Amino acid sequence: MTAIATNLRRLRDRSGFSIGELGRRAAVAKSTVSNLEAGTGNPSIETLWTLARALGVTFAELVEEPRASVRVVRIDAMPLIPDDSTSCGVRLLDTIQRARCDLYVVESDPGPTREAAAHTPGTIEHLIVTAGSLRCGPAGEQVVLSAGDYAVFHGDVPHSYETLAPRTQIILVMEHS
Amino acid sequence: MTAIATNLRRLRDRSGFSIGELGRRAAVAKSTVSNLEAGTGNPSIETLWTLARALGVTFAELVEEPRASVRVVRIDAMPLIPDDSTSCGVRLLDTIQRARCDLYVVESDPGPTREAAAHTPGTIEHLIVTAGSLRCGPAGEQVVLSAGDYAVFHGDVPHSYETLAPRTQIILVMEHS
DNA sequence: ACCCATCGTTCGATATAATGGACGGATGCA
DNA sequence: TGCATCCGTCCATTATATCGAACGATGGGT
Repeated sequence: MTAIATNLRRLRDRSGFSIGELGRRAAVAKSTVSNLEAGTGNPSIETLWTLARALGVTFAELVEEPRASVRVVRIDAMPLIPDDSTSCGVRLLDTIQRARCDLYVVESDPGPTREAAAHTPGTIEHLIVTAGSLRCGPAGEQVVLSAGDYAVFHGDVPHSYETLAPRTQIILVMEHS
Repeated sequence: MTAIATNLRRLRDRSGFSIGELGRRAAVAKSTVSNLEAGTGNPSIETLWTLARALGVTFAELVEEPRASVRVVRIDAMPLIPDDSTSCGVRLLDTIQRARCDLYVVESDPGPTREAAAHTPGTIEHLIVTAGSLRCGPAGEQVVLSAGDYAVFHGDVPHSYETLAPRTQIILVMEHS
């Protein structure tokens, strides 16, 4: 809550608006803005939304803790994903425990499409193709990637990989919920 | 607003909680939860905050528009941030908000050693060399990496990078505290 | 069949966020 | 010096989000 107060003050200062002017542009009573900046109150999201729009920033930018500040990463105890079949040459580089990320490098050659079942809910897959070419993505939404391209999609639905070029190499960041 | 309704429903389904149980854990009336999932209402951030905590997710995860199921960033669409002094360019692929990780791809050619000052405490750098060769690491502990090698070290102390081969490419996962 | 628990929804009562105006203090201009 | 305009804060009123209870529906367990 104090984070919102800080952000609001900072963003308003940046925009050069006064409390009254911001309230006018956002169609919000300036007393409301005043209270918010004072850290008192419990605004509705609609109020915050209109303020964010008037400030020309996204909602997240208004409510999120500024990235630069030190913040504790919550470590929820969650089960680890069982390793996928390594039929196409998957190497586990490392596990970023705190971030619940696994780093893989995948090396494969053209072959049958690999259908992957849905992983545990909340899984997100980040793929960086460093060599070759690949068609991948959730069922019905596959995209073709070439060397250098990057893609991210939810891994908690059925998805597939199809290697299109020999000696294709992929860096896979598996993000677990 | 409907985004919040959708997110809430999805996250609650994922957690396996019923509306009543979620309300109980979050100390929120279940009628409130019911209304929110119906898309009616204009919740206060406190309500959303406690719901997010009860669901074990961040506030942003609850309120943000769900990203497209598959998102692609083409290599030529990513701005290359050049560093003329060391003939190396960096592209930001993506940011994993929840895990406080940034994904970069670094392309460089042999040149002067790049000395990096200590980053914010707790920063850890993961490097995957996908092409070329590189000497890197904290001061006094540099290692030489070739294509396919992986290294991880603390970024909150002075460290350096020295490209040893032309067209060296590195995937960099910058993990913040 | 019954009973009991839990589900999700609906509705009146209540707490409270948002409003609009009043207020004192700055600042600028004639 | 007086007047006007803006600033930010502080209330009373109003709008509404939240609560708690009651409701019908559903799925076991005896």
